[in-house]
Order: sequence, then structure tokens, then C-alpha cells
Amino acid sequence: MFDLLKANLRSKINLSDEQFEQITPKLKLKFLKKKKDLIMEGQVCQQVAFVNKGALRSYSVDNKGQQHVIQLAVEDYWIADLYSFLTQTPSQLSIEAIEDCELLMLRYDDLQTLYDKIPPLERYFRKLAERAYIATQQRLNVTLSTSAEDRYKELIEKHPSIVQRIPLVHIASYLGITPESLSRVRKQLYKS
Amino acid sequence: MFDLLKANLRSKINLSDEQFEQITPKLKLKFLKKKKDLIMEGQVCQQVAFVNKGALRSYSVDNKGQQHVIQLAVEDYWIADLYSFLTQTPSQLSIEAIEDCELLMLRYDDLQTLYDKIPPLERYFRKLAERAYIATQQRLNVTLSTSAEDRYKELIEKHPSIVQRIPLVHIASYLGITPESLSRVRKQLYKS
DNA sequence: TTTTCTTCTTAACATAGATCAAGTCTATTT
DNA sequence: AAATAGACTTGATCTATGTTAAGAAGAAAA
Repeated sequence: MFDLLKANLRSKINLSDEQFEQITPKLKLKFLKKKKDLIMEGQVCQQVAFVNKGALRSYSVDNKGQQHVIQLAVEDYWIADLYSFLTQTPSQLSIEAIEDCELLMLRYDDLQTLYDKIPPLERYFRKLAERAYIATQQRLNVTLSTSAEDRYKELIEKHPSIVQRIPLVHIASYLGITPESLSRVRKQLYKS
Repeated sequence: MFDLLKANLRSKINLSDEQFEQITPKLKLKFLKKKKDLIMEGQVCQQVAFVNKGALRSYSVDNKGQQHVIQLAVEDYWIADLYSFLTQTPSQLSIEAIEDCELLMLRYDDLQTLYDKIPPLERYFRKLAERAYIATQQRLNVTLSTSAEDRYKELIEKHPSIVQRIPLVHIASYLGITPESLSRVRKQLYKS
């Protein structure tokens, strides 16, 4: 049950078995059915979720009612509305299961306590935040500088499994284009 | 010389004078003239810079030779090519002074050592990375969901000083539009 | 099996913003 | 003072992507 997370932590920091055993009691296993919400806009995001199994998306809704996929998460990723989680203010995002999910939930207060008890854990989340920042900056850069077609190609290269698992609507939204456009892009790609 | 940084650190973490005095010897003051580069594409980013005075931009160059502003930094901000800095691989970004600058430079190795000596400093950079991640995610969200005009309006609201100080070309690039388009957006805004 | 969703595709038309090409107005250099 | 460069604007035209609308094919529900 904790194997995936343990391996993930240990790939980035030094963590003794005792330290890991201080963490596990704080982790709550949660099952979430496809289409169900993990959090909804307006709630305070109290927990971060580590994905043991399944796939989820976080998305915002703009003033025209359109959804925009902010993050896609599959096994071995964390997902949360970090803004809400860190500031403990109501969420502007919603998170929804795209497939049936098995999640490990970690509460805000517990995490703060663990930071003080286990310095390597704070290092882990520092690194995680840094990587997430870099990745988002690169995504922004790609969004500003390349065509829809190139963005799709890049996604295929970087995350081929996502392209296969996740419905086209959500991928299109993640790329910042309409499903219709993505469909045309695909058609174009098959030609050549 | 260290007042701005000290205040900044202390607004986010608890830090004793002794701890701060462990940090200062590692900070090197650097003056950078307008239009000069802090780092150029291809170099490894060895240091992060805290801006005491002035303004800088980091930017990428795409395969058509077009520049894209990734980050704008003024007083009280940090700037670096974080990807290069964290992975210690050659930079894909360049950083250039938009105005004459006074910077405090902190080396990668020194920072790693300081993390071990001063846990609050690691906390500071964890928080910094988290905020940067959130801000970039929101910027991406805005870029994907709103018109050039609305993005410009939002920038004026969030960072009015930047809009006044920084040349239009760079603001346009930061917003992901051409200078011509931004000029038209401005014209449109003055009308109403 | 029939009906109803989902997911994806296709086509015709509309538009925000890009591109290309000048031109103005200041500031800086010579 | 003249010349050059920098910062911004304006207009005409073009294009990638959005919008609207419809339909196909498979999956799920009834």
C-alpha cells in the first residue's frame, strides 16, 4: 500500500525506516470513483493526494463557464489545489477523478508537524515544488511560443501514457485548445 | 546592503541574527549595467540573484529566433534560470538587465551547505518555490483562458509598477503577444 | 435490443491576434 | 545640430484557432 510512495520518497531524499513509519500513520487511504470530485471550487483544500492508482484532473472554470485543465495526475504523482492548500483559503479549482482512483491523503496540519519532526521531508517537498515550478514554467513557455500541433507532439513525447489514457477533451483543454482543434491536429499528424 | 533581503527573509521565516550572519558572507554584491547579461544560454546557472535595485528579464529564444520573456524581476525578487540552477545543466534561458542593477549573488554549493546548517533557510526556499509554482500556474491559467486585453488589465492590477518601468516590447512578450497587439490593446483601453 | 451517453470527427464560417510595412516622436550619440 | 537608434503606433492583410452545428461509432444503460 505504501510501496510506491516509499520508493518515490527514497528516490529523492534519504529517509530511514523509522522516519517513514512516522509518516504512514498520517496517510489515509481513499478510494474515489470515476467522475467523482476530490475537491470542489469554494472548499478549502485540506489535503494533498498521492496517486497510488488511477488518474485525475484539476481544472478551473472561467467566467464564461469554460473549464480549463490545470493539472493531470496519474500514478506516482501528487495532486492538490496547492494555492488553497498552502494559504488555507477557498479553492478556485476543482479536482475530479478521470478513472477510479486509489489515493493516499495527507492533511495540511499533519504535514506541518511532520516538517518539524522530519527535515528530509521538508527537503522532499522543497524539491517537489521546485520541479513543479520548472515544469509549469516550461509548459507556459511552450504555450506562448509554439503552435497547437507542436504542443501536442511534445506532450506525446513527454507523456505518451497520458495521451493514451486520458480523453481528448481533457488533453485539448490541458493544451489550451478546443477538442475540435485537437481532432484536426491529430488528423493532420496521421497524414504525414 | 543586506537590509532588503533580511526583511524579506524575516517576513517568511524565523531567523536569528546569528543565522543571518552565517548567510551574509556567502552573498556577493554584483553591479550589472543595463543591457548586460547575467547569464547566457548554454552556461550553467551557478548562482541565484536577489535584486537589491534595478530590473531584469529572463527569456528563451525559440527555433524561429523569437524571444519570449519568462520572468520579470524588480527589487525584492529572486531571479535565476532555476532549471539550470537546480539540475546544474546548461541554461536554456538568458537573463538580461533592463535597468542598471545591484544584485546579491548566492552560489549553488553555498546554498546547499546553508540548507544543512540553517533549516529555516530551506523552509524559506520551499515556500518561495511553492509561491512561484502557484503564480506560474495562475499565469498559465490566465494565458489559456483570457484575451490579450484581459491579461494586460490583470498585469496592471497586480504589478502596476512593472507596467510603468518596463518597455512595452518586454511586457508584450511576457503576456505572450506582439508589441503591435499590445499597442492596440492600450489604444482600446484609453478610449473607454 | 433499443436507447442514451460518450468520445471523437468533420465542415463552414468567424475572429483575435500575427505579420508585414511604414511612420512618428524622443532620446542618445556623434 | 545632425544623425542614429530606441520605443511606440498605425494600417492592411493573413492565418491559426475558435465557434457553431451536425453526425458517426462505440460503450453503457435501460
